[in-house]
Amino acid sequence: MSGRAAAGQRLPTLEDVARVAGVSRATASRVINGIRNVDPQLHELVWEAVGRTGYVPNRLARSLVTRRTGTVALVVSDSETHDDDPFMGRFFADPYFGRVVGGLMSVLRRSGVQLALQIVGTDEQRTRLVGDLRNGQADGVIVLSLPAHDPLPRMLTEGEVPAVMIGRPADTVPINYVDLANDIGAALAADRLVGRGCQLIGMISGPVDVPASSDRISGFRRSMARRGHGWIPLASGNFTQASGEAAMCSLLTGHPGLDGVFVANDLMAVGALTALRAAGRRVPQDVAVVGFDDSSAALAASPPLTTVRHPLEDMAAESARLLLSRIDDASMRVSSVIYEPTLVIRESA
Amino acid sequence: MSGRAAAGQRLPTLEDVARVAGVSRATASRVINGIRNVDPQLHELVWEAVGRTGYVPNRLARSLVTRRTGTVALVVSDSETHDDDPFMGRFFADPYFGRVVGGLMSVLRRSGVQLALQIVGTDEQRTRLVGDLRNGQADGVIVLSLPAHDPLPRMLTEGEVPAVMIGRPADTVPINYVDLANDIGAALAADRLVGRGCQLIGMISGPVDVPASSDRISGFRRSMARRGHGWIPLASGNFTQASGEAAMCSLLTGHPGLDGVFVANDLMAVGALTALRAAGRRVPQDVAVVGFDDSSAALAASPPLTTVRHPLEDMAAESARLLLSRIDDASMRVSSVIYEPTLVIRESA
DNA sequence: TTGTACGCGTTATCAC
DNA sequence: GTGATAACGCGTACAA
Repeated sequence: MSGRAAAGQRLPTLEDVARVAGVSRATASRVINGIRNVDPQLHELVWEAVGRTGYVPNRLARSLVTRRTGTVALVVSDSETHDDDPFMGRFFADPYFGRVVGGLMSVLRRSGVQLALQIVGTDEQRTRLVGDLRNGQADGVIVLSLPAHDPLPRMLTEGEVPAVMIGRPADTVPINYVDLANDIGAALAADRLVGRGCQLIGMISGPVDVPASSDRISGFRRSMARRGHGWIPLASGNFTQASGEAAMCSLLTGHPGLDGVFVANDLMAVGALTALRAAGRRVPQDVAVVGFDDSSAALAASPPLTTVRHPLEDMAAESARLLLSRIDDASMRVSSVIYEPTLVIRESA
Repeated sequence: MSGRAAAGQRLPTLEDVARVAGVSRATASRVINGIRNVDPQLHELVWEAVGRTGYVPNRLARSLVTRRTGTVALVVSDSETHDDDPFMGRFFADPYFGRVVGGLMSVLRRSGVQLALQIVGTDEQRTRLVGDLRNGQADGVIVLSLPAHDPLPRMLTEGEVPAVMIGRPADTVPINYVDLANDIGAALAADRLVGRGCQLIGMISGPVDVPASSDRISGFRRSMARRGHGWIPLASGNFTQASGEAAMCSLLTGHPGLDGVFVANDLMAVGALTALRAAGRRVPQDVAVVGFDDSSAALAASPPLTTVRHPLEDMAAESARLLLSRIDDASMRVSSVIYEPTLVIRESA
C-alpha cells in the first residue's frame, strides 16, 4: 500500500517530498502545480515521492502566499432580532435556503470551490466579516440579504470584495446581483385570477419593506389596476405557513365575499389553504389561490398550488458563475441578471 | 471615523499595529490575544493602534501556526451516481438538509465557529478530503453519510480527524454519532395503526440498504409481529414525494383492502396521500397514514400528517456540541447519543 | 531547466 | 514584562 504517514505523526510536507525525490523544494512545487519547464524525468520522480509519502498540499499555507483560498462564502445577512434567534430556524427549514445551496453547489463543485456558510446579525459581525474577507478568508461572497436596509452590500463594495447578491439590494449600491422580475410574476398571478373571473381579489404579502416583497405588491397592484381593480384587500405575513393562515383569516373576516387571492409565497399559501378549508371555502371553486415560488410545498399542497415559478436554483447557479468570473477578472463591470418568472398552472387557480 | 485602510491598499498587518503603537510585534500579538502579563499602558496603546489602523487579524496566517481554524466542515458523503448528479438537487431541496444546518448553526454560531460545506461523491474526493482535514483545513467534521457502505467514517477515524456522524454508520466503526431510535419510532407508528383498528397494514420504506431506513423497517415488522401481524405488505421508495406516490399505487393494486400504512418519511407520505386521493380513498377513514420526521411537509399536508417526530435540529445541535468538546479534548472517548422519537398525532391517523 | 533565498502574517520560544 | 527570532508550509523572483 502507499506509505501514507501513520496517524498522529507530523504530516509530510513539500520539503519531505523534495527530499525523497532528491530534488529541491522549488522543483517539487513546480511539478505538483503543473508548471511546465520541468524535466519529465524529475516529474516522474516527484509524483512517485508524493505517492510514497502520502503528501497532500496544505491549503492554508498555499493560500497564505497565493492569496487564493478556493472558497466562496455564502453569507446570510440578518437583522438579529435577539440572540436566541427564532427566525433562523425558520429560515433554514424553509425550502428557500436549500434550493439556493443546491444551485450554488451545482456549479461550485465542478470548479472544486468550497462553500463556507456565514451568518451575520449585528453590524459588528458584519464589520468583522468584511475584514476577514479582505484578508482573503474567502475569494468572494454570495449574499443573501434579509433586512430591509442592510449596510452589508455597501460595505462589501467599499471593501472591494468580489460579491454577488441573490435578490437586489434595497438601497441602490453598485453591486452584482441576480434577481427575479417579481413584479412580472405578480402580474401573471393577477392575469390568472382576473382571467378566471374572480371578482373580489385579495393579496397576502410578505414583509412590506423587503424589496422582493414590495415588488410583488406593487406589481400586483399595478396589474390589477390596469384591469379595473383599483383597490385590493391586503394582509401581510412573514413568509411562514402560520402567518399565511392568520392573514387569510383576517382577510376573510374583513371581506367574506373574497373569491380570489394571490399569496406572496407558497408556504403562506399552504397556510391560507388551511384557513380556507376551516372556513368551509372550497379551492378553487369558492376561492382561487395563486402562490409564489413553486417550491416543493406547492406540489405537496392539496389542492396542488397554481404558482409563480421562481427558478431559484438556476439563479443561484448563475450567481455562482458570475462570482467566479468576477473573481478571475477583477476589472469586470458590475452587472445584474434578471430572470423572468412563469406561471405554473395546477389546481388551486 | 476610524482610519481603516483605503480599499485596494495593502491591509494593515500586526507589524503595522506594532509600529504605530511603538511596541514589538510580539507585544501587540499578546495584547490582541488577551494574554496577561502586559503593561496596562501598552495594552491601551496597542488597542488604540488597532483602531487607528483598522487592523484585523489574518485568520489564515494565524491558523497556520496555531493549527486551529475555527471552522468545522459539514460533509455530505454521497455515492455519486453520475457527475451530473440529479440526487443532490433533491437532497438540498429536502427539508432534512436545512434542519441539520439550522441545528448546527444554532450552536456553532455562539462559539464563533464557521461551517464549511463539503460534498464528496467519489473515493478520490474522500481521500483528498481526509488529507485536507488532517492538514488542518477544518478542526473537525460533521458527517452526513448517504451511501449504504461508506468508507468515509473509517477513513476519518484512521486519520484521527475529530468527527461526529448524524445517523449511525452502516458498518461498525469507532466513531462518534448521534442517532434516532428509528426502530422505536416505527413501533410507535405500529401502535397507532393497530390501536385504531386497522386490519391490513402496509409500509412504504426508504432504500432498504441504508441504516436509518432498514431500522425503520425491522422496527415496524417486529412491533407488528408482536401484535399478530406476522407479515406486512412492503413497497419501497427513495424518500421523495414522487416515489411515495408510486409506492402507494403499487401497494394499493396489490392489496386493495389496505386500511393503514406507515410511510418512512413525510415527503413520501405526502405522495402517498396524493395516490390515495386519486384512488378515491379517504384519509383516515378508509386508509390511515402515519409519516416519519415531522418535517414542515407534515403540517402542510392535507390532512395534516400524524407522524413520528424526528428531532433533527436538536440532534444536529447535539452533534455540534459533541464535536466541539471532542476538538477541545482529543482524548475524549468515542460516544454516541440516541434520541427517542415521539408520535405527533394530527389527522391522518 | 534547476536551486537559493525570501516573503506571506502569525504565534511561540527564548533570552533579557 | 518585553523584544528578537525561529517556526508554520508554501510559492516564486532571481540567479545560476
